[in-house]
Amino acid sequence: MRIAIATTGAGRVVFLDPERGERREVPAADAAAEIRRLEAEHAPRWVWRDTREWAPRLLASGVRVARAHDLRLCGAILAASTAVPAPPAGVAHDRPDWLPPGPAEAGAGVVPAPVASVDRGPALFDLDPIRAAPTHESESAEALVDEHDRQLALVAGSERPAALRLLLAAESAGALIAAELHEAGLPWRRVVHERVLEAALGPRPGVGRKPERMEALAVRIRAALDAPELRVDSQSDLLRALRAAGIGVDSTAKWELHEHEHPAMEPLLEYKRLARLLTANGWAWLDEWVAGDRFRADYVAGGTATGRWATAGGGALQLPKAIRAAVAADPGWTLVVADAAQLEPRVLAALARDGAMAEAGRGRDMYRAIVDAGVVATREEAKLALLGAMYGSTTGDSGRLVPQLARAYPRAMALVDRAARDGEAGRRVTTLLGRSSPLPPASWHEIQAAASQPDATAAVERRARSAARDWGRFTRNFVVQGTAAEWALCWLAGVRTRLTAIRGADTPAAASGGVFDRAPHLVYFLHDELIVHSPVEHADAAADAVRDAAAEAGRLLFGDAPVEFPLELAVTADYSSA
DNA sequence: CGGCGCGGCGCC
DNA sequence: AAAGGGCGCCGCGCCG
Repeated sequence: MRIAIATTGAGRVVFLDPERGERREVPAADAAAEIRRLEAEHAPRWVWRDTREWAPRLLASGVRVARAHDLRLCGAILAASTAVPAPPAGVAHDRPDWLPPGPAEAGAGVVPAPVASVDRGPALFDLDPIRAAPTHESESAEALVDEHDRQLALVAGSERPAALRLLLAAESAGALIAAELHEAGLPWRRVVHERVLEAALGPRPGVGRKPERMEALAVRIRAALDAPELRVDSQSDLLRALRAAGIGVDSTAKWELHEHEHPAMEPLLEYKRLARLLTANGWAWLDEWVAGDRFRADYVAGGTATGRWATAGGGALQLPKAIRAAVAADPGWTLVVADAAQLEPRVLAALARDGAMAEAGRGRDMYRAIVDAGVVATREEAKLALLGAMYGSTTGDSGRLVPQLARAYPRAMALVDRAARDGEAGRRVTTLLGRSSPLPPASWHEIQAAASQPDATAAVERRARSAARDWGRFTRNFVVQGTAAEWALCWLAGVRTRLTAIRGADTPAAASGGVFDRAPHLVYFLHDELIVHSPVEHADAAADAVRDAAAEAGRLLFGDAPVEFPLELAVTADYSSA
């Protein structure tokens, strides 16, 4: 059963059940209650234009829904997918104008993202002034149903309907989960974070001042470089000062600084480490992003070309290991921290149906198994070789090891090589479930065209080959990273579904309150890793849910293919000890 | 003054 | 020795 919902210009919300021919309008202020009622009664798939317009306010009103179809995200997938080569007769291939572009479709803006409704507004469905004057079709529940039908027809007429159906369901579930992660927040102990900062940087400085540890290091750096006026934060000043001191560096990158013996190096590297901590996750970050012992990130589901998520502030996907001790469970609660070990190489083995590589992926440590199979000499080499194969390394240690890997695992290598060749030729490549890569930009095609002219200079040809290879490395990685993202989305969605079944009436309330106050729930997702915040007495059940969902994700994507996706899983009070 | 590209670096 | 995918964010420095 499906129900489409849309807001009208008159501050009302329309509910349309096209199969039963039921159409209902309620005042916006009553919408959450109506959705709660229909959810309890029918558990429909909610069809809406954009999950970001609905889920945050529903959650704030204490309402969760199980399933949705996000027309914006699904429309973006279908628009690009090579599995949808030609729509069936009578079905339009193009999305309607009113449907906003997907988050990863840079520059495709037809309709700007609905900024006003993305804002975490008041808990109830107040009449939103920005949306009070809607454009015709975009606010019509009938138009949503038509668009949903169009998308379903594209799926049904595609080369891989089952795969696309799974992908669209997973993508839509991801959008719901992104909103729920924000609502729940990641448990964050401000005092722990402050302890980390003070241990590294010294006491919090006044506004406009540097932490004293950094000031002291800057004094030492200036002395060592004999540059009393040096502003250490200025990359260009620093590079000049280093060269004036006779240090032959071409950049101020730390890997390059590591190459040189000089009294300035130790304080300089330490300064850079502290500067990074201060600017990325210092006191200002705490003030901006942590409130009520919760870090509320803005996740962008489907935010990257490969289907991985992005974030739009707070840097939730780059939490440095140094501050993860601040991620700690509430009293009476615990964290279930799980990550899929070596996900991408396992996905590659399954995707390519490479029996030998799948065999190496049977155990917990795939890299070790590759060494044991005699392919390379050390675990570190196995890792470098695999990364090199997936990323397209041609030089250095990694590139040197790739041929050995190719001999042992020809099918896996052939899959990524094929993806690279497709990209170099300007073709799309496609993941297991049907997400396709974008086409290269017009400038890329122009370079290729220029190089194919009879009078093309060697420089132009070189530039074109380089651009082609760059795009080939992107598409080479796309199939693996994108399919791994699909596995992770299925895992995440499976965890969510299972967790909603776990709850206990006498569970202590978490500090967050609201819809998650007594049940284990997801609080973090990072590509191949997730965290569940769980009442202690439900931790075992939550851990089982996480494991079961991983096994199910493997079956959903790869059926009975002989590949395993083992988890590293810890039930722990804080993230740093996972 | 704000916008933007870039170097640098954190995460996967 | 410093390569090779996907991101976001910061400060700097340049530009209009």
